[in-house]
Formats: sequence, structure tokens, C-alpha cells
Amino acid sequence: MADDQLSRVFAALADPTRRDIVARLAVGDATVGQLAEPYDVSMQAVSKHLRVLQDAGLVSRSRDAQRRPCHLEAEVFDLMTKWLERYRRQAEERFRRLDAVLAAMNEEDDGDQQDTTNKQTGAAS
Amino acid sequence: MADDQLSRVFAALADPTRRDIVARLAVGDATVGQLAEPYDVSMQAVSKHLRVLQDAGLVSRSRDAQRRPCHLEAEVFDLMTKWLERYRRQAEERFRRLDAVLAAMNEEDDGDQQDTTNKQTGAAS
DNA sequence: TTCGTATGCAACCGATTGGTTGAGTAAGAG
DNA sequence: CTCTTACTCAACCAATCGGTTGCATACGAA
Repeated sequence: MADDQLSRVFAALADPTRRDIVARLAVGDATVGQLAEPYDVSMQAVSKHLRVLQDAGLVSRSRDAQRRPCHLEAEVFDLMTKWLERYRRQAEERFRRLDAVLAAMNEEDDGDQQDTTNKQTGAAS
Repeated sequence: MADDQLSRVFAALADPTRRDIVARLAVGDATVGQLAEPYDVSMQAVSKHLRVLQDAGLVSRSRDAQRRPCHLEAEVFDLMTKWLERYRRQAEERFRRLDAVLAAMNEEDDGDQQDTTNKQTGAAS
């Protein structure tokens, strides 16, 4: 179901263990073993988490002898920030409009408060 | 597994249909039927999506006769933004440190050239 | 070559997810 | 009251998820 990048990123970060891994990689690169150590799950489980993070573009991996160090890719955060910023702006805009309506209602506050409010038409994601 | 708020929010937004619903609610409040109409899924399915969004704190719902209008709660976005900002800052910080190391290496670049740097994989997409 | 370390891959399992259909509920209209 | 509208709830189902175990692989060391 999660086919696009944004879906993969959000799905990846929906797991606390994976967010924890991201937190540790933000401090510095680490191997699978190092990442697995603080948890009481198998290394294969952590390896799976890393595959999810990698598919989401959140981490990249290189080779160092038999180790596969993981590196946090920070650019993906920009994608999320951009997505978020859009709705924050829209929410603020809506808030401003609501304020305006309220102010207008105060000014001429006799009868007739029928809604000139929003019926929306959808946007896409 | 997704018990905390952040997990619920990310999980909720991992679905393209739910992000779409958020996009439409950002424009203005809507009923379940209005939200379901553009998709070729049952209203029950949309109702389930809305329950997920509600549990994540992303939407609230009121009552208007037999209708249940949905309203986007923008505050949750602050939670995500805060989470994101933390890693963006850390990434920048790391980047600055790497720059410093590189600069230091340039300054004393006579003999002795083994890298004490982070091995890091190339940039990305 | 053989051994140990670090990791990946595949198969399996129980819980969750996104969808369905069908029945039930809340409220205005006739 | 009954009918219709607008939903929710409950049961079910296939697919996915997070975990496991067991085996295969890549590489350095002995």
C-alpha cells in the first residue's frame, strides 16, 4: 500500500525502534551489530528495520570489511518538512480567514448568522 | 506496536488516502460522505481511516444532525515539526563538524595522510 | 584452507491493517 | 410511527508487519 516515497518514509518512522535507530544514526554512523546491541531483539530484526529505513531513503549503507555501516540521509527530512509546511501554512490561512469572519460578525452583529463558510473542493497529495 | 502519539501520527500519514483526506480537510471541514465521494471505496472504509486519523489526534469530529463533520487539528503538526527539527539540526551540526575536520586536514596536509574521518557514503538522490 | 565475525536471505508465525459486507443506531422528514 | 439519511460497529478476509529461527554468504585472521 505504501508505494510512494512519502508513504515509505512515514511508515518507516511509525515504528519507535526505527525512530530510535534514526536518533542514534543522527549522532554518527554505526554498524548493524552496534545498532542491535541495546535492544533485546535479534540482529536480523534490526537488519529488517534498516532495510525499511533504506527503502524509505532515510539511511544509506556502505561496506567496510564484513561490516555494513549505516549512514543517516538527512535530505529526506526536507521532503517531510516541505509536506508539513504546506498544511501548517494552510491551517494558518484558515485561521486568519476564521478570524476575519468573526470580526465581521462582531461588527454587524444583529441577526442572520448563516454560514458563508467553507464547502471545500479537494486537493491532491 | 504503535502506542505513542508520534507513532500513531506517522502511521496515520503513511497511507496516501489518509494524506489525501488531510489535504481536503486542510481546505475546510467535511462530512464522512463528502470525504468518501471521490474514492471508489465504501464509506465504512473512509470511516475507518477517519478513526485512525482521530486516534492520532489529527482530526476531531462534532455532530450536526446525523452528520459527523471532520475538522483538521493542526497542532499535531507542531509535534512532528519539533521531532523533525531536532534531526535537521543534528544533521547540520554533524555536517559542520565534518567541514571542520576537512579544513583541519587541509591546513596540515604534508605527509601523513590516513583518514581519521568518518567513512561516509556518497551523497544521494 | 579452515574458522570466526558480521551480515543477508528465506521460511514461518501471530498480530495488525485496509478492505469488504451486513446489521445497528441517531436524527430529521413525512 | 415509519422512512430515509448518514453514519458506526462487528465479523470476516487477504496482505503486510515485526518478530523468530536456520542457513548462506563475504571477509579478515590463523
